[in-house]
Amino acid sequence: MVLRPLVEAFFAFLRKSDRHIRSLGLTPPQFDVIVTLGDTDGMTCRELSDKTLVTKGTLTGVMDRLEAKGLIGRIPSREDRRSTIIRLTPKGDDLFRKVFPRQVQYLKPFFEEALSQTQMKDLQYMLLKLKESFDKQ
Amino acid sequence: MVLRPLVEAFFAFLRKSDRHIRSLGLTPPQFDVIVTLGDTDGMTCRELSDKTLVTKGTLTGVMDRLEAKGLIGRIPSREDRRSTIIRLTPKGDDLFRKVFPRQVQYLKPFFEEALSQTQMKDLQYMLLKLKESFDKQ
DNA sequence: TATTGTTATACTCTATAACTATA
DNA sequence: TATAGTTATAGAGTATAACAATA
Repeated sequence: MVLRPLVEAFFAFLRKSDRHIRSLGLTPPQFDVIVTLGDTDGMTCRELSDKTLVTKGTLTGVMDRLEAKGLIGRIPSREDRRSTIIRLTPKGDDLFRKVFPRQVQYLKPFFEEALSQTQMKDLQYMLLKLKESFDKQ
Repeated sequence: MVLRPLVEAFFAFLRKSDRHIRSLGLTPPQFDVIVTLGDTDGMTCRELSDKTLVTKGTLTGVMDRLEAKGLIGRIPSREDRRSTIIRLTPKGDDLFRKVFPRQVQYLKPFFEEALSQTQMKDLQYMLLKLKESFDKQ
């Protein structure tokens, strides 16, 4: 089994993706946070840190900057007074709805040039499996 | 066409990969430079910057740190006195031969858990196509 | 004039560890 | 004691733009 081309493909993707995210006015960790919060009712810093793999110390800074931009809000938890719930503001939600599709749109041509419709479907299925495997631990 | 799971799989990969690279004592851009220089006779800063998508100003700093670690060397070009050829030192080459396989080994179980041998082959083919598409421009 | 690589600046991310306030 | 989130620190990456040397 030769994984190298696989790893290289991921890296090639990553570079493209990274550049584009920055051109949208977000850093990669900021994009990560926005996308993770998108379509949820919010979550604690702990959960957000786990899902994004941004360590909690770093997360505070990232959130400070997103809050300063008016994209997220910090809401004290009622159940546990140590906890804070992080949510997208309406402005943050707008951005999420704009920025994620735009990222996808940007990457679309590369996929379309490389693969047929059927291959795309297969690829999607396999990557979904892969994502589950990565997320599991 | 739903690209979202695709993009998410790449991000999940990225997070895993990133963490592991750091645990090997390299930052992601440093790893990127080492891997790009691996199995070559060296290249100019310009080429290296193009291939890694690390901008030239940043590259100077990254190379300073790699040079301080004794992993790369800067050799003045004979053809163009403005240019510098960047090469892995023997120590850098050793690291390359250790670190890349280790990264691949680390990621292997995630792939094996998710996919069959046949699927892996298909995935490899498709990602190769995809990489070519990304690299093309 | 254009290009190569460096330098300068200001901002962001990073790991790590100490800290506070709750539990 | 343990956990949630913040703060502090030092090092690294980032974009951008100005710069010297060479073409």
